[in-house]
Amino acid sequence: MTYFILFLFKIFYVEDKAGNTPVRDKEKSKQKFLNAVGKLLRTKGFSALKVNDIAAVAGLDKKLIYKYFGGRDQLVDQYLVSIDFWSNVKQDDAQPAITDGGREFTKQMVLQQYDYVASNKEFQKILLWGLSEKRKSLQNLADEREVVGEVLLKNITDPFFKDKAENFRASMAIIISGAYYLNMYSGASNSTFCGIDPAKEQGEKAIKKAIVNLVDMLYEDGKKQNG
Amino acid sequence: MTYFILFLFKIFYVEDKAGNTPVRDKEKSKQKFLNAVGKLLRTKGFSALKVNDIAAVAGLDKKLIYKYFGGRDQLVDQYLVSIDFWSNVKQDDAQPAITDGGREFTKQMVLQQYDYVASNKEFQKILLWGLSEKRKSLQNLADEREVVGEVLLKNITDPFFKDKAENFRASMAIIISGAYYLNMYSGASNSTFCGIDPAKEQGEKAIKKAIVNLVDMLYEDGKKQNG
DNA sequence: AAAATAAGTCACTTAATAGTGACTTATTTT
DNA sequence: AAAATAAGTCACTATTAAGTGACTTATTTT
Repeated sequence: MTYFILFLFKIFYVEDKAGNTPVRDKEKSKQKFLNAVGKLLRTKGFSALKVNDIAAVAGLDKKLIYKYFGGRDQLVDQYLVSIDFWSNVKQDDAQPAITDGGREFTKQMVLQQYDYVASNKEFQKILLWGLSEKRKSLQNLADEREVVGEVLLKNITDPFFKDKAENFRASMAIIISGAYYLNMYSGASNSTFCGIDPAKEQGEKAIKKAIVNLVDMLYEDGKKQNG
Repeated sequence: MTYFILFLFKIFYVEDKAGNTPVRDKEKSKQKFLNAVGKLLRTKGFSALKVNDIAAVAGLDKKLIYKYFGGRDQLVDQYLVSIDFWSNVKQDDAQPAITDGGREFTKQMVLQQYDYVASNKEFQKILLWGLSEKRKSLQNLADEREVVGEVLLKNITDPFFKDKAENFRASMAIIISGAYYLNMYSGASNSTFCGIDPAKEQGEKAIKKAIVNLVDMLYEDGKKQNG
């Protein structure tokens, strides 16, 4: 019996060598831990990021978390800096010149944001995490989002809305954060919100239509400034 | 020495009896536990609601939590059913007849909501809790909020907005949930949102102005339906 | 005022999670 | 292929929190 088992083991070993894939690879293991954090976050939320569970999902010993990252917190931080949420943002380099004060661009951007949040459980959980815990790396992510938005606001919409610029910004803050909230809400609750169910096709459609409509109204209102 | 201590004890005891305030009172103790839950929730959030800590804040032994409520979860549930968030809503019985499709009433209501959330840490934490955890009693609170809102929507704004009623509801969902999010955000993050800082006087003012403006625009838009 | 009951405490057990020292095994270097 | 190094495992300790049995003390009932 013992011999039989030993024999099998030998075969696996040889196959591994043949495939030139080392079984032990620090970098790959580190990545496994980072992936495990992402998976747990998506499925169970940030409060489920326990050392034991992360190690179990990664399929490795938790000792390695301390060896490679220094501890759970540093692993989690590294995970947070590793994600790039703006990879999805269409970098349409051949953008048409903006002549409408960013009206179409803004609408597109907000709708894109909405779809992104709606389809990305990980992002929802990170937003929630950011509301729940003060952590440097979460703050950094929030700041990053601000920087990206600021480009659009400062260069395109502020000049268009002139002395109504602050009002436009505040309105966009409400609309975007509303989109955030409703998406988190749809995952967490079975209730409607003002009778709208963001988890259902119809609710989502209504919300997206309302977003476009609100932005349009803001621009109509802003036109009066520009004549 | 021993006699001296005994003597003091006697005095305290007599005073207690004189004041007719029994030291041991089940109902008062239960209330102490419920208050402790509220206090911990406000200051540390729902994840801090540990049996040991609740007992420590209440100044009583944790055993009583099991004796009186059955356990932490039942205590927490009882706490959640005990709170009445709509106590603050002005029950203006002498309301003027609504002739504007609820325009002024809606604006007032949303602003009032905003102030309430802004000033009520407990409510913020419960909203966050509702986004984080599926718990029957939290769902009930969400449902309760829906019921209250439905009265206004169904009886006043739906008839006014007619076939744009769903759009109005979705818009209100965005505006109110945006107000929720921005208030939670201001407590959790040091970042601005679209350059607006909801934690600062100026930011709050801008948000409230934007809310009023958005509602006004929606009603202007709705007027076209009514002629 | 003695007995019964109920409130409240304390010290303990159990369970879960974090963290680590000593070891084994794979890979690389010589 | 032997030695050195680095990856990975395991069994253990420490810590924290939940939960409970046996007790003490206050209050009520008789």
